Amino acid sequence: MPHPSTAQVPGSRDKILDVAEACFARSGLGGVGMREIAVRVGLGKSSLFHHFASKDRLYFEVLGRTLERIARRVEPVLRGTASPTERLAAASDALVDALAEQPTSAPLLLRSLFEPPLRSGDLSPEGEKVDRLLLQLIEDFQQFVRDGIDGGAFRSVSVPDTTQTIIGAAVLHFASGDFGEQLFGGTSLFAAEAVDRRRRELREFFHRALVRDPGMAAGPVDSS
Amino acid sequence: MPHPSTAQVPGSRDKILDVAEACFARSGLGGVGMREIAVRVGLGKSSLFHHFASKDRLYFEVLGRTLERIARRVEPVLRGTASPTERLAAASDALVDALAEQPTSAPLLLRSLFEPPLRSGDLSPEGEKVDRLLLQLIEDFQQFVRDGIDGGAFRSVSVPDTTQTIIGAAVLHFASGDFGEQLFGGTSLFAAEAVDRRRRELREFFHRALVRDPGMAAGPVDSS
DNA sequence: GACTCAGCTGACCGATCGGTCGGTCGGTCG
DNA sequence: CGACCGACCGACCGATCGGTCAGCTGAGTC
Repeated sequence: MPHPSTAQVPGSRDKILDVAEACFARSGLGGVGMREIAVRVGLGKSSLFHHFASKDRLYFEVLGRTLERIARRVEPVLRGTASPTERLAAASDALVDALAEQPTSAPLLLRSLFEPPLRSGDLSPEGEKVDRLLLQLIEDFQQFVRDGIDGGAFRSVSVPDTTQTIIGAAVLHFASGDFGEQLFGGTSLFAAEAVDRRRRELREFFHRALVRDPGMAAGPVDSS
Repeated sequence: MPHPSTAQVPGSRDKILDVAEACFARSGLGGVGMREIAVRVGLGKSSLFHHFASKDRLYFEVLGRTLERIARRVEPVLRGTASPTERLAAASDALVDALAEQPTSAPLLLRSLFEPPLRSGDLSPEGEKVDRLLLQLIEDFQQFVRDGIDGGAFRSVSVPDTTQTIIGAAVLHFASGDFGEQLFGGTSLFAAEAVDRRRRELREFFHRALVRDPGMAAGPVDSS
């Protein structure tokens, strides 16, 4: 057992969250058992229930952490005061960076669309929080697109459709795992140069697709 | 061995496939049990194993059917002789139509990225077939993009990145289920006008993003 | 009649699931 | 010292999972 006096050791609770995040991202909520998580943490299965009331609560807490991490990057950009065209480039970069920073994020997010506890309106407190974070993020994104259209910077597109398109293009790539790596000839999607390329490609793609007069380049950028 | 004799009317086998397709699309491979499928078909669970050797084989056969349906629509367009710009619009339309025609297709496809039996290289004969169909479709798409670039019609984009982007944007929308409907104010993603809008939005989006001189509309081009 | 055989079934199996329970251990406080 | 406490554990529970098996049925064939 670790020394009691020293500064905080990893902390079992956090370690459980980390391990569970990796497991849920790899195999989904139903695809991994509490036993496996416990073994990987190095605890007995019962101990997990000492820290988290149920598997669902643990799952929601993992998902909430991830959403917060992404929102922390993207929200400030979306709500910034720069021009819509500049914000589009910056938001695209921020989204790519957020998803690339933690390879678990995209699979976790994409899978969450399909996990039963989020689809049926059950809602533990943690579930509420996840729902709230996600809706906030989506709403901010839609407002941003609306601003761009109203100000004349963007074409007159369907706001929800564009939201779906952009999120789909950004998230699916980093969630495609082995399939994606196969597409890119076996190199990791999360290698520095791969992320760089993805950032450039997506920024240009969205810029041309959305901006009414895409004459100049997709914009100066130095994020992260 | 093959069964040359029976091509019965309703056919239990086909009914099992239909029910299983709906179930797998809704809940994923692990999220639905053979018991539930059997009940919905109106048979005993054991009878499913009379028609399909295992759950995985049933799953792969469902997935194969879906992939064939999509390929039947999209492949001819990708391999057509029209100009890359025309083919881009037609392929986008074909993809949207294929995914909208059967609401189970997109969830099934997207989920398949995450299902264990496809990720680990196990491969029953049906699994092989699914793998082959998917790789063929992807390869044809990449070849189409490559053609467009080489011929000067498209910008000089990264081929795999663009593949990921387009597929992600098209598939995720129709796989987003309740979440997507919420985005669109509660109306079904598969209603006729919603599909029409999606088709227009996506065609225009891809056209502007990819075509080097997107001056004219994305619609069908008059053959001068 | 006798025999075949596809379609189907209920009873059953071992494994695994999420979750519970009673209890141990070490540290802290009065 | 004894009381209390959070962290942790092994054993166990009922339910459900995919899959097996012996056997029933009814139509087709000689």
